[in-house]
Amino acid sequence: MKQRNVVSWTAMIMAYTRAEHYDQAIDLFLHMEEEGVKIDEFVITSVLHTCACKGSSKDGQRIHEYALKNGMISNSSVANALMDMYAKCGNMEEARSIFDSTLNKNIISWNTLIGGYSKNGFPNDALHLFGKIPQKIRPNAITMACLLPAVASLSCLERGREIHAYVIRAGFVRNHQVENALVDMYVKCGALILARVLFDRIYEKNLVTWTVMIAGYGMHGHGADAINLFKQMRRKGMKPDKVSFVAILYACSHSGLIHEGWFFFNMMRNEYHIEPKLEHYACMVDLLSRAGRLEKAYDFINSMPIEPDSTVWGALLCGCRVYRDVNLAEKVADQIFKLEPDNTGYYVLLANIYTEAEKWEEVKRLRERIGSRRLKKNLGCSWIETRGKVQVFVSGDNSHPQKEEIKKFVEDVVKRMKEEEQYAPNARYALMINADDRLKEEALCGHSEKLAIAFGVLNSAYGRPIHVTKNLRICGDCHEFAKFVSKVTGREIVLRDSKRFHKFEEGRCSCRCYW
DNA sequence: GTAGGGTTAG
Repeated sequence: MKQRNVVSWTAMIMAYTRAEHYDQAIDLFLHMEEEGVKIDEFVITSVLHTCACKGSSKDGQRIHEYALKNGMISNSSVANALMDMYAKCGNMEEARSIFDSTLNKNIISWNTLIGGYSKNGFPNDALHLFGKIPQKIRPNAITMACLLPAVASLSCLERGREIHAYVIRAGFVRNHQVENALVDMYVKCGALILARVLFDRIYEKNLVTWTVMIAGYGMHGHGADAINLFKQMRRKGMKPDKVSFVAILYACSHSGLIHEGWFFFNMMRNEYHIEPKLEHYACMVDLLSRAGRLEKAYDFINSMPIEPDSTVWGALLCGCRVYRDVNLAEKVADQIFKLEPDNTGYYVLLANIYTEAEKWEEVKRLRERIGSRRLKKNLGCSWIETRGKVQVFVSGDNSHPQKEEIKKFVEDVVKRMKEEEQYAPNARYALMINADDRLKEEALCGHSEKLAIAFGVLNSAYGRPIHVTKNLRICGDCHEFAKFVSKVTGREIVLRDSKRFHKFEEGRCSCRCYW
């Protein structure tokens, strides 16, 4: 064989990367230096791609330093690969600083950063950056595919429709990924019917197209529609993969279709020979828990052939809350705290379970535990889009210009709930233990989702549904509140929380009060 | 031989 050169080394690095042998790929790069092969920007970008796939910025940083020392960073491919590496490792500050210091940005630079912001939970930054693309650089279909998930996560239907119009004008509609991203966007903005219309118009549906729509029905609690679509998909000869099965299993669990869930779980294993992964087990635990079969769920977890993680245990902990099983909850929570000692959400969930059982001593002990770990409670935050503008409400926020009106609305509703439904706020969900009931009730009234719902009722036309999005799961007290508001105002309230959609209509919720 | 894209759920 002829002399090895930089091209053959690069090809090897890429081959290792494709085979997911990241460490071998990186080792190969390090050996190049020792062998005195001249390093060019092609190898650098390739090995940065390796680091991005591996998700470790430690290796990436060494390459970054090398590129800096050797003056390669002015090459836009190198700069873009660096940005992508940092974005994939979750370090958006570093990605941004490279972006800012890159003089010759091309569309890939913009797409990389927009996509990075979208994926790392900074959807507003993604949207903002999109608006800053200069005239001379033309966005392409990939830009849209990077941007649409940001719109989806914000649930801004108006913005989404604007961007959809842009996609049509620019002629990106015949692109699969863009089409799928649009369907997903409409689903996550609560516009299920629009999503379906678009879905039906997609001429060549691929597996992702079907999966997005099935998952969409699932999130909205339309289990039967999800199952119909899944059947239709199979009739068309599509072969569901593990993601499609997560979608259909969650659709079953969100709609309480327990037997159907087991049917698909068995189908996955027997007919498609897909080994269940953690997420599939989590769905099944969710299904069992929903049916109130908590002990069975516990045994099921202990019989798993793979090590359960916190999401699997977490599904059971949710069940313990709904069925008020404090003893099992403690056992389960112990497992979770071992696995994820720093995730505040689980402490809050256990605290809520204790609170509902009025076990104040335990609540106190748990609070001390949270305090000693210096964990901060995640701030609840809800938002609502009216006339294209997004209003954000934070728990206990008192700065809104309409705060008096909103406060009065919430208080009036609570008063009516007490009179008409024997509702007792009982401070069940307010995590304040040394406060008296009045203070707890006040804290409940200030929950962000109540404020956003009140704002929606006060500021939108009668007959229009009210769409609210929340960053965390909806609180139980707010869930009761929303049900009541939908009844007495005759308004439809659609609330997307971190887990699913709740559609409140005439005093009922699509989640059937299990979430 | 180089860098950017979509899907479940949390």
